[in-house]
Amino acid sequence: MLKELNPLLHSQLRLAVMSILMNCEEASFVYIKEQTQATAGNLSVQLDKLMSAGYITVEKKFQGKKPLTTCSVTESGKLAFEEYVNTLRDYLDIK
Amino acid sequence: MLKELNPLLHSQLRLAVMSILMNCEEASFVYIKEQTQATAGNLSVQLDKLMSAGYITVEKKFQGKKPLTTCSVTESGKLAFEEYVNTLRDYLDIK
DNA sequence: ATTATTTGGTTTATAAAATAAACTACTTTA
DNA sequence: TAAAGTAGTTTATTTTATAAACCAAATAAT
Repeated sequence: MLKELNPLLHSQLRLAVMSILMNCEEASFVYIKEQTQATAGNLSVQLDKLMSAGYITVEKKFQGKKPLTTCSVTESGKLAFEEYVNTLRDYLDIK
Repeated sequence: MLKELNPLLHSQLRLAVMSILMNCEEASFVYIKEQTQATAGNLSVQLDKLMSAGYITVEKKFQGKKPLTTCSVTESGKLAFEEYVNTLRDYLDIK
């Protein structure tokens, strides 16, 4: 019997964001937007969801005069991502 | 840059169906329903989508007096699944 | 015998999610 | 000083997933 795939992570854009954040200490809004090819609006919404779930932290500062939004994954986010990956294996592994 | 995840496969239930069909020659509606814990309605809809995409074939017969719907994955479905798996690897692999 | 109930589904309506479009605020360039 | 660019957010729309309602036939119960 297949387990449920965490619906918060089973979304292309949110998964891409988490994937990026799992591989670096932090990443800016602009960088994530470039890497994922997402629109700013979509990214903004999905970052909010990840933040509300406690999977990432989002810090809003200013770099000189430009706003700078920086994201990083939390411990809980790391655990959730790893569990998601493990669950997915059961879906993907071909006997 | 992350590639797009085939949206037809990036759905929990459709992925579960494909996963099952990748590991057997064919499976019945009832069996898939049991394995996935899906409702009949939801399963019916998702099977239709996979069929319309040409990823599975759906055969409706009668077993004695009971209807028997049997599904199996097509070559094109296998290819799509494998490509989806490969794309996912880029999202999941942690450096 | 006829009235539930179960089986094996489909169709349709609703809820949830993803996405895009429109907007804000501020900055830089022409 | 007007136009265009940057870095986003909010809101509206579209798409998707899911559930509820339904159908037809068979079996079981009264």
